[in-house]
Amino acid sequence: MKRVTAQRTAIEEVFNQCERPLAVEEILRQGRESVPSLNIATVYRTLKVLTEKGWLVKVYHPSFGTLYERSGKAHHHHFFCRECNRAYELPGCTLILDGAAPAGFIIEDHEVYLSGRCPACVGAEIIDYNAAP
Amino acid sequence: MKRVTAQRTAIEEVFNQCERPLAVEEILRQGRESVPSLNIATVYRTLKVLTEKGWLVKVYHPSFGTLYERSGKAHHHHFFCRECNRAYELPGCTLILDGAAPAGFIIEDHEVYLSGRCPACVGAEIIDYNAAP
DNA sequence: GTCGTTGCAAAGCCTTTGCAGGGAA
DNA sequence: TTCCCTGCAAAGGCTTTGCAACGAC
Repeated sequence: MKRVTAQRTAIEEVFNQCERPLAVEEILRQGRESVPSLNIATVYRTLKVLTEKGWLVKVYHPSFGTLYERSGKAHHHHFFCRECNRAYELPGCTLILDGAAPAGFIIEDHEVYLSGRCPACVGAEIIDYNAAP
Repeated sequence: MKRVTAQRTAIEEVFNQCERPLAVEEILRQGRESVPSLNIATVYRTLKVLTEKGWLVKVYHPSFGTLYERSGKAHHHHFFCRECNRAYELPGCTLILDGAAPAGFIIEDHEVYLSGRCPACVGAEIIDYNAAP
């Protein structure tokens, strides 16, 4: 990554405009709004470079695969909505590392994934009570 | 799953003889010790059926993909060793759900993944100090 | 004899890679 | 002009699927 190109600028811009972790498909779709010719291979290549550079970090969604988000944020975990499949960033961490693993295990890192329903989907559900079937 | 076949018995036996979450490749390899003709497609089909039946549950390893383990165990999480790449089952749960997500989010499930080094690898490391390069 | 199950091969995702043309510096 | 970057297509891993033969009951 030594040259500034429209493609790379577009991909970085996608992340600057969206806080939540994004799937490759979303990055491609949104990036094409700036650069219609944007190719999936370029997206993968750029994501790889940005991840190696430390500008992005990977987030593994249990069933939707690999997502990417900006790095440099405070320690946090993620919430996956079962209804809209969106990933949210959760502030803070309520995991107690002390005693999380038996003696002898050296804990170097951890990840917490919560799943359920997000505020938007819980709200939509109530409105839908009188919606057409 | 209505008929008892040597293949299915072999796959179930693999899980009965191993506590830790297993990768598809491991299941195939160990299953072939009983049924040499065992095919990868049969393994995938059987794992799917056993998972739908609730006899197995999937565990997602951040970088090694999907693993499978027996269900019906007490609530627990997993530890992945960075050195031997093995997955371990951790007893208990030290995550505090209260306050784990902001108001409005409904938490229905959660997963915790710890990573680092397992006792076996930490021990091996010490012994290796005098090993040949 | 039925019809669920298996092995094999082909196909489907997702991701990576080889290559020649194109564009930033 | 240089040579890094891009698009395209092919290929690689993992998983699923179509199909004919097989075998549990």
